[in-house]
Amino acid sequence: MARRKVANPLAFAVLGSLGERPMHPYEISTMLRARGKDQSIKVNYGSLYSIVSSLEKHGFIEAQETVREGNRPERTVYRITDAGRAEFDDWLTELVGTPSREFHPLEAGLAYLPGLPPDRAVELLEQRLAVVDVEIAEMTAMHEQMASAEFPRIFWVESEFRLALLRAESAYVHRLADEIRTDKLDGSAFWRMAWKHYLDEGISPGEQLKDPVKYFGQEFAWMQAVPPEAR
Amino acid sequence: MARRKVANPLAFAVLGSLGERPMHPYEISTMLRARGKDQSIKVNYGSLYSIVSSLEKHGFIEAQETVREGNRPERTVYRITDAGRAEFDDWLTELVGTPSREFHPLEAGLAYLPGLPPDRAVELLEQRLAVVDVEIAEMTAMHEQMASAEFPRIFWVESEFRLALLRAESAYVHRLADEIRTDKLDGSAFWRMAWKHYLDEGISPGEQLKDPVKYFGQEFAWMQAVPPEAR
DNA sequence: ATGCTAATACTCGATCTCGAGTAATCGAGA
DNA sequence: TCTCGATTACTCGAGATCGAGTATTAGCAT
Repeated sequence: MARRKVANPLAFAVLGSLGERPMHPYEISTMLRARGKDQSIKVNYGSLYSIVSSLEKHGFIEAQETVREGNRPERTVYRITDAGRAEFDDWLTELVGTPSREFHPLEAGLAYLPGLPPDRAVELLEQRLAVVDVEIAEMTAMHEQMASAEFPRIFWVESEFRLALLRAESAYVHRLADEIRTDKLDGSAFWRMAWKHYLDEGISPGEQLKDPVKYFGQEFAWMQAVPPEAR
Repeated sequence: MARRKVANPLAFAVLGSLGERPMHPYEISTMLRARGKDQSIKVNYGSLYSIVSSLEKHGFIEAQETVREGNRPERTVYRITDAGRAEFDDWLTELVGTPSREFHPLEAGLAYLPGLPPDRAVELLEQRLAVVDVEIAEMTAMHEQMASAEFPRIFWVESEFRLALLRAESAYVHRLADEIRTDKLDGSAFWRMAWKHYLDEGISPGEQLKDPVKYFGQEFAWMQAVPPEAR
């Protein structure tokens, strides 16, 4: 079993919502949207009902009553239990106090960056920056608005944090794109050559790595010493 | 159907590995570890075999041969197909060129930060920093080592990127913890008071929000104007 | 009165995921 | 030569996941 009996982050948001007052599932989902929590927690409305019943099965919440309005489907109102409050508290403590290994998709992309021709890589990185930088500008503007409306910062620290990460992403990607473009990134000359040999003469990168001196020149003799597993 | 027929990032790494030469699944997994790709892509060895058969079903890879050594279980060696190369290329293009909405667990935690007493929040943030800052130091040291071994940077940009994100996290969390501790975070006085009322007199936060002037003083009269849904 | 769009409130099942479990072999030391 | 832990190589199924689909109703313009 996973460490948490119900591990989906949406379950955390459900517990947080029911901690305030009893609600039925759909009400939870609209409330999360109204408060913008769906910006910080992935809310998938198809998962909501299975998560609610899983929480109930594990005793974290319980059905309080079933109401029907007109011809609408029945709605079950749930309330949080003591075990549920404890679980929420423990979960919140963990989320804040313990870093967990995250895998950013760009990390995966960068790990295989030499799989793209250098110029194409620069193009794509700039394409990404166009989107990211617009988002940064929008978030910055929104923060200024909230600040001038005197909406206390404590209520939007999660958004500040996200902005900090986006800025770091932007700064790093800007620098990386520049360094590839100007050949200042160590290894990029070699990357450029390998792609040239491949495109002009059809020599696969694997082939070239077997004889670096022949394909890249004397200054790459050291490569023969690097175990292939490290590359 | 999902946009990608096989959506798990591990499938991306499998395609990348088989793009180099044919291999059997277990060999892929050891190779990914040897090259440290498991640091940038989440590799779950229980998923590996289902992902490989899914890739085969969709025509991205195909079985080349089945070999048996001694009494060991049979090993099927797979090779990538043209469709598989195209898929890998398309995927890599997407990972590098298109930002995708990520949900950092700390964002979820921060979204419910007022659910913790302020002093406890500071404690937890500092506990997180202790771990994060050690990791930053270790990564920095490792980068220095790789640089002095003249291992070209192009082969570890993914790690540089991760370090940039970690540094941003650390900087933001440092600042936030300081601001809560010194009451410089707008709203923290109010947060502190609400918890004091709750712990001393058992008045729930919901109750207090209904009459902010009574519980927090005249300067919080504006709160009555803020629709409860925004909080 | 009528038609239309948006919002409400869910259901379903095909696919995915992952950790625990298994079983064989290798290799270092006693 | 024997043991025992580490490594190799893989299997399995319970539970999670998610998007597409459905059916109803409210609100609003015509």
